[in-house]
Amino acid sequence: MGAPKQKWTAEEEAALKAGVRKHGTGKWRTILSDPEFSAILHSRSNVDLKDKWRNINVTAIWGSRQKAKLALKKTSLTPKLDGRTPVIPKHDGRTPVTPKQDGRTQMTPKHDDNTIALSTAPQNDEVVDAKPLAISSGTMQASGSKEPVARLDKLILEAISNLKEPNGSDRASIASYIEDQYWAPANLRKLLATKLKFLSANGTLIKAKHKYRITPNTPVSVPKRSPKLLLEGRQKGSPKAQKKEINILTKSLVDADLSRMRGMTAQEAAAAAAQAIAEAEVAIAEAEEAAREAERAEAEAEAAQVFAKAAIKALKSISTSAMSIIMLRASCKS
DNA sequence: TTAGGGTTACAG
DNA sequence: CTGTAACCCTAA
Repeated sequence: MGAPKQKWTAEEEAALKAGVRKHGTGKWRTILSDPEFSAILHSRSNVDLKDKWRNINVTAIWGSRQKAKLALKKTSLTPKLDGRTPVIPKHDGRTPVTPKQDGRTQMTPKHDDNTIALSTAPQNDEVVDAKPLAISSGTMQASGSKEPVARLDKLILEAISNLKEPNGSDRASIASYIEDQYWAPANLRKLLATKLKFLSANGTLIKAKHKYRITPNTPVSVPKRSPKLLLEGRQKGSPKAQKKEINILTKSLVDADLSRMRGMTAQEAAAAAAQAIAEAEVAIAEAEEAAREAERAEAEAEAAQVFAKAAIKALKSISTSAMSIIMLRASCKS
């Protein structure tokens, strides 16, 4: 009874995330052997790492949208069908996923048949229906300037990096920086919150209290960017320009998530999709609004309109298929 | 050694 | 009492 419960500290958690990011999931012993992490994780075993990683992922996934769905599922299970097995709405057998982005040659060869299981899902969605995205790639010139759209991730890293606050920067500071340096969407705050959450879960950022720091091991390729051409290089006065920029941003989100899902196993895709829900939710709202605007203006905004609708469709596909995967796995358990 | 199910301690 | 996080056990 010498050890009641040794709760994980932010440093340990960050080290674990960083370790996973470096070595990949399931290399607990390797991570533990890494001198960089062994310093912080000396009191943790490989099993501890595994368990903690599982907890992190579970909470991360169930944190965004799952709660509502869980409630829904509970309700829908209540009905008069008693012939069923007493299904306990507990955690599903979610597998910790690797957010690895480095071109790892030995991608897990276990080709999951979850893809098949997915097609048997109540919904008729599949991960494969991501093709409408091809449209978006071509429609991109609608904005006139084919700027390599900056990811919000980069902006966040840049903000934190340039703010140079020893204790890290909080959301307000980051938002202020971005708003100051670039023209930001009206709902930057929402996007920012989502991104910060994601980056924290990713291990890219360390969240201590209300401040965010860049994980020491993360190679910051940030400050090499030029001035204000990122989110948009146009005047903010024109509503048309705004609309276009929103489209660009949306596209970047879609592209990023899809390209991420493409090379993934079904399990990884499921987790990524779960994460995508949060972003998609925001992006859908934006795209829908953009579409409405475009319809109202209906002048030369045809291209933008078309793209916005395509983006909506694609995003909805993502979130719906993500839902399918999650709900399927959640209900098919036991 | 790891993945995953199960159990216990703690917080709400 | 319920949900969550740390911990434990075991098959592969």
